[in-house]
Amino acid sequence: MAEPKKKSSGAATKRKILEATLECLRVNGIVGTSARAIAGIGDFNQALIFYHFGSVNDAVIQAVGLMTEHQRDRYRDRLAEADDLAGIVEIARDLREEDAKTGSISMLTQAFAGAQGNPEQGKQLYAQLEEWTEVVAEGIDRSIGGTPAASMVSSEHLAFGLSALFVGMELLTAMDPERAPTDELLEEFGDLANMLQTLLASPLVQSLANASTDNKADK
Amino acid sequence: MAEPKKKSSGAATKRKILEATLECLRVNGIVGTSARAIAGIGDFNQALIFYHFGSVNDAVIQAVGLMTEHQRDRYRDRLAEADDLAGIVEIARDLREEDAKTGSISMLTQAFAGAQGNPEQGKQLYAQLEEWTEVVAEGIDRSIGGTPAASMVSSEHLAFGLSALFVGMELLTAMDPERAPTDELLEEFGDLANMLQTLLASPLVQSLANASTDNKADK
DNA sequence: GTCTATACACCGATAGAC
DNA sequence: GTCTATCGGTGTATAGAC
Repeated sequence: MAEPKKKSSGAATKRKILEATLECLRVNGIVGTSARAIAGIGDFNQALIFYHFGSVNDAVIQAVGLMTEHQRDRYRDRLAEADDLAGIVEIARDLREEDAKTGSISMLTQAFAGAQGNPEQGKQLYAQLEEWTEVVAEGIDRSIGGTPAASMVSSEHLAFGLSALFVGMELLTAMDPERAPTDELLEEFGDLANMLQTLLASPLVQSLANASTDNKADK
Repeated sequence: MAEPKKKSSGAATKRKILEATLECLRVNGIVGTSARAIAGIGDFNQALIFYHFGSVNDAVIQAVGLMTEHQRDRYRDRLAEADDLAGIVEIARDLREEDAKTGSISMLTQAFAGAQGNPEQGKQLYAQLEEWTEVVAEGIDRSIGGTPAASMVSSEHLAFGLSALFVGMELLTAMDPERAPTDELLEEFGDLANMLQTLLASPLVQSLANASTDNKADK
């Protein structure tokens, strides 16, 4: 109850700007995301963006941070319940379904694309991504941690690959939602996950994993 | 030898424009790709873009078409030689290595990202992508066509997923080449591919695939 | 902290000379 | 087919009133 007397505490405005920025990213894409466009969506003055964030680019970075933070907390709980590959694929399908409505990953993808040719911005956005991949890596560890496959792939690397797959899928799906076979692919992944999980527990895999490790030790 | 007398046949200029457009996409990203920026790179007049292509967007679409066509022909031959999963992964690693130098996929990614909020452009670019996924699907068919896994996943869908993975990886890698574990992941994929290939030939997989098919027939 | 007004660069696109 | 010149519009960003 420190400063609620003014027209707006400032924090509320900042939030309004960030939400409008996300919406703009989702609807217009990065090329259509300008100070004027954002202000038009949120119905506030364009100059506020520069007052609160300094530049449009910085507003975008902060907006993405707000979103990833929120999503990370949400999916950390969900991932904690999954303890096999099929469980992870199911979460992936939920995430995809959610994105079809809210476009959370699409915003992310657009912000990422906008960082091309701007290493500084790229590094900052990549750091946001890592908060997310970290959570995914934990989930993967729980799923295949005990199996010999864990010795062949790093869960961090796999989480990176999974993120890349999702970012790529959303990018391609946004281009032509009718033709992109995103949902079909995820459904088939469910079947594959079930098969793989069974296989990973088999003695055959154990021996193959050992052979692979031996090969590396050789050279 | 029809019209070599004029300053330029027009076809040569068109090509020059398209190549400059690709270079601009690669270096500046889609947000930094404007008629003036392209003309600056190729050292020609900005108005030529509108004369030959009507708009910057259309020039981008044509440029991407030129690139995908070229790459499709190149990798069709390479893929024809691969007859197992490890072979495909090896090609994937070459493609990644090549992209680190030429940025061919990065251009594609940038063009794709620019189509957000523009369904017309999105459809046209997606069609370009399909020329490429088609070739990949053929390669996948040759690799796992005989195995029971082929009954669980469509090669077209897998090719789409593989494309998405690559597009996503390049997008993430461009943001922070130092931290993105792209090469490490692809290397581990090589080991996994070898293991999977062996597994796919095992009788255990055969029975699992049958079970999966039966499940679908049930409902 | 928010608004209006404005500076100035750059954008896509076109008209018309060559 | 290529160039110069230019239009109207939009971009980022800031100064100053409130």
